[in-house]
Amino acid sequence: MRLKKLKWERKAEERPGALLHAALDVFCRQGYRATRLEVVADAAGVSKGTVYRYFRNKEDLLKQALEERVRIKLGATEAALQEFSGAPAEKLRFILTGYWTRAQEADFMRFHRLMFGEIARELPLLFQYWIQNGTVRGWKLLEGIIREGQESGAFRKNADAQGVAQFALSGLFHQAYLQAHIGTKNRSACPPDRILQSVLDLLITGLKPIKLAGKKHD
Amino acid sequence: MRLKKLKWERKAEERPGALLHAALDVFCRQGYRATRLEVVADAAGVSKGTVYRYFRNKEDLLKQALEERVRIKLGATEAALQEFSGAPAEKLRFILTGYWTRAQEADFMRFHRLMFGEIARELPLLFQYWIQNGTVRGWKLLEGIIREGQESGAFRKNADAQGVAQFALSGLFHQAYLQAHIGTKNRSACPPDRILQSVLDLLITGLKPIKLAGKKHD
Amino acid sequence: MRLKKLKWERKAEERPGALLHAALDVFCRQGYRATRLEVVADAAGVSKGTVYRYFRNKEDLLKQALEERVRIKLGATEAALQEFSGAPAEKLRFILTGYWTRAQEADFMRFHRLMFGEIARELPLLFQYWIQNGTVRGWKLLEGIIREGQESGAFRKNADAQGVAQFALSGLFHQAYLQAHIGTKNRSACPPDRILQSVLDLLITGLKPIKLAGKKHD
Amino acid sequence: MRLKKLKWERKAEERPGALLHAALDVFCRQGYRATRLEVVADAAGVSKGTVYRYFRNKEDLLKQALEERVRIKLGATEAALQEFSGAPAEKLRFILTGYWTRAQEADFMRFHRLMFGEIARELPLLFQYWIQNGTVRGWKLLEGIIREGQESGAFRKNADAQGVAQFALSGLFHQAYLQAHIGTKNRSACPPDRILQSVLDLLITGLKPIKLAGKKHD
DNA sequence: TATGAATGAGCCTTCATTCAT
DNA sequence: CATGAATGAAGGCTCATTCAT
Repeated sequence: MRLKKLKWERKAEERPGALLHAALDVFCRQGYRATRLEVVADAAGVSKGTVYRYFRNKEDLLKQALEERVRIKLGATEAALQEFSGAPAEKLRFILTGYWTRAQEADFMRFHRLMFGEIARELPLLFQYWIQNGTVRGWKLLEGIIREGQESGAFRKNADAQGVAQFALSGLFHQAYLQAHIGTKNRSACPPDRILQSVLDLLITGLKPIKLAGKKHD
Repeated sequence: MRLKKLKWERKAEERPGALLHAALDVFCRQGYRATRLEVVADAAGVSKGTVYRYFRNKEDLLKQALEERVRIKLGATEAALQEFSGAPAEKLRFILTGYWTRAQEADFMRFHRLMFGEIARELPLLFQYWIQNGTVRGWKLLEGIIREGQESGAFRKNADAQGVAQFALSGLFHQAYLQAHIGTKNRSACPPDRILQSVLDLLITGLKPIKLAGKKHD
Repeated sequence: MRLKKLKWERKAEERPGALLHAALDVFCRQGYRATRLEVVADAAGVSKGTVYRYFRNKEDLLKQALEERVRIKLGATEAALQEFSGAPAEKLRFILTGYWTRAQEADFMRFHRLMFGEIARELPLLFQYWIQNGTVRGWKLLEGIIREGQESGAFRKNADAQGVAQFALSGLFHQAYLQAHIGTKNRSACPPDRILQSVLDLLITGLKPIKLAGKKHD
Repeated sequence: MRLKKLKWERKAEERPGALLHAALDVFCRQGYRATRLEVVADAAGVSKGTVYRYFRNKEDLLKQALEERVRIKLGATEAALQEFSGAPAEKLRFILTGYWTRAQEADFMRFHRLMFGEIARELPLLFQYWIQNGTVRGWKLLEGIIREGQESGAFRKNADAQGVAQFALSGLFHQAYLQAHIGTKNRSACPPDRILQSVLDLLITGLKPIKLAGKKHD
């Protein structure tokens, strides 16, 4: 009936990837349940039926899209740290600034809304997989930096590196999430820049070794 | 005419609160979209049709249920602080411990999962309203305590009270949220107790006035 | 969109029965798989969704329709015999004539085409249930008549009552089935009347006790 | 033009018989409607698209597969009888035993299930053609044997050879069909061996010339 | 006013068929 | 000619919403 496309193109190689990207994008924007598979197909430039050549069903499409994203982001996160070397405090500053910047991108927000909103409830196992391979890895990274600092004497040793790392990243994440929803120009909330500064200030200050009059150090 | 108006104005009171409570409860547990209206009706002890006597549609039911909750909880946050007086650091410890405890209750988690998951997308205006009257109020509270501490000299003055407050509460909230999803016994994550301790440690240490050589402080 | 029926009638009591009948009728005519549920609904004067108020799904609808039919026919078959009493040969003639008559009705044919065509393959358990409670009961009835005759001496005792009964009814059934498909006026096939006569002739003659010259009897 | 015609005429030969055989085989096993064309293609060792080079569509494939089978089996029925000569009663016994044996083979059952189940509805004309060239031929064969017997005085002359033949073969066929579905070990049904014995007994006894007092026979 | 039977739009999924390669 | 990627119509089922009772 529709004349939209009388001819199709044979691009088997590109299809799965295109679908994966289209799917995650549309899911992020409209929500998983609310998204009709036809819209995903449209976004990928194929027809409804084609989706089923590459994916068992809607859930499988989501699952694979997520797995691919995790796979891609995984390396990126680890690589992020490698490209920097400096004093622990500087590393801290570098990594948190990077995270904060990314966390404020629209794409990032949409993705997390999808995850915390629907996936956490609809596909709890997939959600946990993502937490373990995404979130927790981020925690470990930061934890490592803090530990390094503790070993080198840059940070005080009695701080709980793991607890602090989790807390810091969660705080930044959730602030970004809220800023995205209530709007950055919102009068009653602290502007983004100051959030990051506060976190850095708090961490760097709070982790500084306590120097007592000449004798004790720790 | 008058009768009509009266009716309209009193509608809110006549409207079975049972429905509002049942709705919010079921929505929290099963998700907004995933909840069939019949289940809400059942939970409230009425029939499906009755829901439509009091609410325009499913969305209206959700909206009013949330508005009612916001209305009720409004004062609660402020009251929380009144019940305590002590040193700023103690106040900090008290309020954060209280928040952490509440944040780990199943009830609290379910409600926030609903809010961040579905309401943020389905009813963004309502979501913002809730953030302003719930979350932001919490921030202000904590901010106030820090400011107090800064004024009394218990905390260093160059800390950003607002930024720190927002960050701290967000960090706690999101940690609670994640703990709820990945399970407390998860090996790779920091156990709840240590999270709270880390936050308190970090804040209290990080806000401690910096003691310079000899006497000056700030 | 359609103006077909702006108002509906509330006939909860009649619905299941009406749907059951409509369903079996349409299934018989068009086949189970080929029948869209909407057509059944139309035939019953309701809408698609209503079917699902009374039946879990399409299979459940078929299952219940069949069970009802079995229930109804069950008594009818047994009652058929009660209304007659006479010599075994007459009973035989009576019951087989009745069966042959019924077997030639369009309704009967369609139903069996459904059963042997689709149900036997798609829902084998249901099919067996029907065979046991429909077909096999018919066999038992005829078997009983033959046994009676054997006991009264009207039929020879060394005939296999069960085998003969099954064979006779199957022969009649399948002849009716084929006549329905190839048409009664078909030149190359024996006309219906003569089929029945042949069967009666063969049975009555073939079951007659063999009277030998005075001595042996059996 | 000539080329075209040649092509057309030779089409049948060029057409991969593998597809026809595979098609009929899979249709018999899984049913016509339930069979995906891809499965047929797989079974024939070709790809889905190839099917459409030789057959207009699924129905055409079925039709041609059946026509080929009918063509092949056509002579087989007649040949069956040639291989035996003996007394009419023995001929009867021989041919019915042979039929009964074949009728119980899985292959035979599957094919007839397809015919009576789906073809009778989907392709009624083809079904009739098959009945005429398969079933009815079998009837004629048996009818001929009975007539022979009647002429030789081995069977009584007032029996309806045609009616008896049709009835007998239908009875055997349908019993085999049912046995296949309800299982041979079914307690409530007569075992296969006894079915055949009953039929032979009934026919031979029922067709025996009636010996009247002394000499006359008819 | 309460009830719950009835409606029908909407969406996932299948698969016969087409057609670029 | 063969292949198999792509298409899209079709149908089962759900559930928010309506409305006769």
